[in-house]
Amino acid sequence: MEQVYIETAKMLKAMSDPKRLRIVDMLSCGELCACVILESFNITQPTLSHDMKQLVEAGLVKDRRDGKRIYYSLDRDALTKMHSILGRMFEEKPNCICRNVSKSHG
Amino acid sequence: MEQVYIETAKMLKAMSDPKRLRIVDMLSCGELCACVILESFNITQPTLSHDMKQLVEAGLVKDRRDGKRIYYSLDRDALTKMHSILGRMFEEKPNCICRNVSKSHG
DNA sequence: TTTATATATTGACATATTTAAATATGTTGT
DNA sequence: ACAACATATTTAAATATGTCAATATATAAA
Repeated sequence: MEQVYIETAKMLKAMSDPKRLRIVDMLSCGELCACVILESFNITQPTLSHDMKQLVEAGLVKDRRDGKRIYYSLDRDALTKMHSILGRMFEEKPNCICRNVSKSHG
Repeated sequence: MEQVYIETAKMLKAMSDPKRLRIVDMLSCGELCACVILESFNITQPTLSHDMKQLVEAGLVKDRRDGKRIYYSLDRDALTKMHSILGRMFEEKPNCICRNVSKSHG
């Protein structure tokens, strides 16, 4: 499978949970510490930590420590890039390269 | 959880698999029957059927029967809408409504 | 160095997803 | 009605995900 599908799918998967998507939305106004994000959900601290790790590992969110706290912020470059790749995938095209390619999976 | 996160996450989840994402890309040039899509992957017919069902149920893809064959095509309205919702979620904002809202999950 | 606070990791469990084999359904042609 | 073909559904197994309780780690303050 072409790398672009794998990488994009990984990002989409990280956002494919309503609560993680909401976290991305929250971060769009600027960085937040884990403690503040945690307050806005009825989940335990380990659950949030796990969710944040997924967002970070997918490359959508950056983390930074300041004292005891970890601050999260969006990786806007990555998100912008992903958004435009997605747009090109939906976009009406006269011909798709992928159709002329041999079997992709396996 | 607000409905927009739930619905958008559902669409993202449908596309969060490399092969389903590639199918969306393939369909962006126009409709294709299941048989043609199947030929471009090394998966079994039931697996493709299951994948297509996910795309259809998420509202990203439409299906239509013509004789023995089922033709799939993108639901461009749904995709365009989802794309713009996503864009707004990443977008830099001075203030997030979601931050002023009480606990969301549970 | 002890204590308190913030976050991460581990272990366990329930649920969901992926996938294929077997089978069923719907459609066309004979 | 029967055979052939295209797609869908069912079943089952392997794997992944979501979640919490318990515990560990990192930092700051006393």
